[in-house]
Amino acid sequence: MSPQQRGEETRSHILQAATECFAQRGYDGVGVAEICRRAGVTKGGFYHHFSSKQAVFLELLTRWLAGLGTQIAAARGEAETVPEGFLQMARMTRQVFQAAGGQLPIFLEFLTQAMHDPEVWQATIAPYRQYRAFFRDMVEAGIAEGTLRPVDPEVAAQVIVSLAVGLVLQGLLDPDGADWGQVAEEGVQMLLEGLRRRQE
Amino acid sequence: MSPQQRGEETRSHILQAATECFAQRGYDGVGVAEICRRAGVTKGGFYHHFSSKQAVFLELLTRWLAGLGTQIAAARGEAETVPEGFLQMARMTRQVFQAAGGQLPIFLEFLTQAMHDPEVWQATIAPYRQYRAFFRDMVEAGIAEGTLRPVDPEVAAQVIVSLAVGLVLQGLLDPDGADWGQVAEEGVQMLLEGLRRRQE
DNA sequence: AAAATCATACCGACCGGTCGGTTTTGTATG
DNA sequence: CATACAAAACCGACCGGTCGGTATGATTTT
Repeated sequence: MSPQQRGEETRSHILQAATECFAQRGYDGVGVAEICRRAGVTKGGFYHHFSSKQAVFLELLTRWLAGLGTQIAAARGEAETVPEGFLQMARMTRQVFQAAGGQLPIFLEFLTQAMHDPEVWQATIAPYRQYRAFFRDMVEAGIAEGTLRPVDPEVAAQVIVSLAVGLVLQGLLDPDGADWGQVAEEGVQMLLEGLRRRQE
Repeated sequence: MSPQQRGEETRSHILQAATECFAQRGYDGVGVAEICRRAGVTKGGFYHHFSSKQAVFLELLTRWLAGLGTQIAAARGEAETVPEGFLQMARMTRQVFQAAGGQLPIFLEFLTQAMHDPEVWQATIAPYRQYRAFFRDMVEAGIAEGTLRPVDPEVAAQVIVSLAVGLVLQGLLDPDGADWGQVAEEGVQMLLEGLRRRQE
């Protein structure tokens, strides 16, 4: 194996280990030493690939946000109409919950760190506003295509994001409190009921 | 001034200082020393009133949750019908945002710590489930009184909580991104549009 | 009423330990 | 010879928590 390949591999090992550690114990709850232990690397190796603990976190964040963006875009692309697109995203939520494999709590870490670290905030807020704009455009498109009532697209987008964020957070806090995948689907349907244009 | 009174006062000074510190820098971001400095107390005084840093946090949490509970109940009591009750709560949200006076970020700390500390989780989950049950009963009452369509009350309650949580979190992350008080009101109206019984 | 006693509130130096990060030395590999 | 690490010592900052001591008002005793 070439040294470049080997390097990339240990690098991803470190990222994976960091994901698990941050998800389970939180950013401040784990030390670099533990991440190294879990990744099967020593401190020397860690600081060979990353300049700091924060740098690892930042890369995790940007990757996560990028993945989320592609998922959203994919769900939109698969759907014919705008309401169908939202339903598709709701269905996707269930997969996200499962695919995360218990690492989803890192989402909360992202938010918390964004509140305390300007650099993390910058990296978070830009994609966030992008997503919100994406949803606003979707609502506008829905109004244009006649499947949605003429509501305020900006507010509708914020409500949709709220629903998503709120559901994920409740799912994290109280995982056994409900079948959150199902709640996501039914909840979106419920919200769409208010947004959808009445058939006359 | 009696020593008991003075004691209670410094105690509340510590709680107030801790609120500000935790909101600005996060639980792990501040040391007891800084809380003491802000409260005008030394470490000795601090540990005279509280057994640990976590104990302060826990008291802050329980007080916050209790206050939230009374606010919710009050909003419900002021309204004639269920939909009006929800709108009343949405209006209340604006006050909550302002009254918090920039200390609202502690809400995120509550969530984060709840994920990492079993004791904090216990203190959080019980009121949370209580609120959810309260909303479920409200939806049921709305269906019974004929103002809401016969939807699944459990799901509706979860959607409402999601909306609330999501709005608060967006308001924290991107305070200047919108007039969140207004978004709360219009968002609730939007959601109610889907829940309300159609007038025939 | 004066003295003695006590409980409470509070001070602030101090401790053991951990943390993120650095440095150094060495080795295996392409 | 450069890269990609291992291993381990090390550093300074800082953190939660402790502890012996003091100041003061309330209570009891004389």
